[in-house]
Amino acid sequence: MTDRWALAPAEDGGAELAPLGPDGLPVGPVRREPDLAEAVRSRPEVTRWVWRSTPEVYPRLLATGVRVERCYDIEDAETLLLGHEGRSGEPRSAAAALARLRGGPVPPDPPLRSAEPGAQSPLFEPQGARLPLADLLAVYAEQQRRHDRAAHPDRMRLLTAAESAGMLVAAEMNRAGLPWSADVHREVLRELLGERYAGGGEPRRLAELADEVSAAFGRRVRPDLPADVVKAFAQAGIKVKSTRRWEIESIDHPAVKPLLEYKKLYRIWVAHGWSWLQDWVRQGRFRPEFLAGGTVTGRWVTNGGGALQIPKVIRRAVVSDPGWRLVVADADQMEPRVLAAISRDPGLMEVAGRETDLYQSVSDRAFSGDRDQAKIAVLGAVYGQTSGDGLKNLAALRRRFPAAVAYVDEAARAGEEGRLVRTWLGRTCPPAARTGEDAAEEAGIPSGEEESEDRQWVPGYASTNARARGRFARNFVVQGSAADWALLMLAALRRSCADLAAELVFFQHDEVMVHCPKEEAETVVAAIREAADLAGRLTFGRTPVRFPFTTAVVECYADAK
DNA sequence: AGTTTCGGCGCC
DNA sequence: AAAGGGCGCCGAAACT
Repeated sequence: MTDRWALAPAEDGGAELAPLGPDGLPVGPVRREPDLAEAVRSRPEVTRWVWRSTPEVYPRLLATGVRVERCYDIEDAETLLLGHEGRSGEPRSAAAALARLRGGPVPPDPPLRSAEPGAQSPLFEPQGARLPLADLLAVYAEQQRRHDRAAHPDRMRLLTAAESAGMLVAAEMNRAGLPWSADVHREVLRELLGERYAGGGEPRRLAELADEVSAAFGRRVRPDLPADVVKAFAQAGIKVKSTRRWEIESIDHPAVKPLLEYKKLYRIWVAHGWSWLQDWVRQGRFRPEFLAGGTVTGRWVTNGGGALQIPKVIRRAVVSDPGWRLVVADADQMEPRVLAAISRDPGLMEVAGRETDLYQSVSDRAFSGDRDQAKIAVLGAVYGQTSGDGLKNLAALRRRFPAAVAYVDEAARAGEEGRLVRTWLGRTCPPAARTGEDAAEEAGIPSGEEESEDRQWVPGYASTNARARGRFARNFVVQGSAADWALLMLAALRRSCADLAAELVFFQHDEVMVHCPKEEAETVVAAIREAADLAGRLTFGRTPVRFPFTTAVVECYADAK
């Protein structure tokens, strides 16, 4: 008996299937069955399904109530393998992979679709061309060999498996939806924005604030038009380059207060207002389209609905079903803990081995107890801050945690020089395409960029490209390795929930939400803790680093913080 | 008239 | 005090 099978859906709703051996090669003939979902349902002993595309297959299985334990997504693996091999620009469809294998013309990838509001299932549609199972098997076998040639084959195998698991989670979340009370949402909108006026214009509160802004300037000003606001400030004798919050808020002018309030509420109105509710909430569920591995760093994205940017005030509308609860879990200081694990810095690992506030521990060691300074320094190191207090504090950080800072510094250097940069599991940051300016610099033609540490940051100045790539790479190793860990955490949590009525309903980088009967809540809380520990061991091996979560069992998302 | 980019801001 | 990383979304502005 074998636990791994390959599967390819056919045009007519049927499927081709083949059992695979431990080496990934078929150990039996390809068989043809008339019903895709039934073919899977009737083989509960299969623990991993190998298929071209999870978005192509899995929603159709879920629609008939069939879940699978694990899968291997060939096109997702192709993307990760190409990236790892430094070939991220090449087409990643299975058809393209086959063409490379057989030496034919390589078809370009089809363009990505964007989501339609309120789209009915299936939320995903097939993106690439189908392949006969025999061809898929050839691509799969070659991918197995490519894993063997990776820098760390075992980690690369873990990465493709983890991201395939993530795609299962995403598909299941897309099907479940996030419990959402339209009534509460409307209440919140009314409290914040006031009544709506007929005709779709601004609601009352926004109209009032716009009037206050105009009164303060002594002429009609539309606060939603940056150009208008800049002009109005200029006429009042105040020069501003933009209307960004941080630039406006320090200005002493009566228009500032209503203007900032307007911008805050305007944002709610346009991005999460009544039309959003109309578009995205159906039958008590918000159904965004989660996409695992949608970014180069491995973070997820959502397609439509802005699910990863739900404003805090709107979270009041996320309410569990009667008799159910939301278990909301937030990883504590994930980035510095990940930095400790990937850099193996002894001091930082020691600090990250505690479950207590990491920034406080860092500040006790390097910043004489000033937690804010410690946090700024750590985040500055991770994000590549180039000036200000973060840079000053970086020196203190470097003295106490030299290996950690050296790790991100080396990533930044590699990024600047156009070398490949990888996460712990082997997800790879593509080297940026060289610009003409890069070539000019290499040829010795000065581009105006000084190497001094205290040089001015010039927004939009093209010769900062190399520096920008350095910052990207610096952040990539931390953010991306965190994404590696998060995928394994989700996979483990998903397996625990499989035995319960509990459903994963939301995931946002370092935060996960489970909707479950209230009797299961404590079981889920424990499962999250175990999943975090297991993910830490699987991802980073034996380190003292812990990954604690702050967990809340609530009926309303807004009560979790 | 339709499509792309920009400015600003929400989340992490 | 200064303005670092990743995203998505919206309307307006800037284009074809």
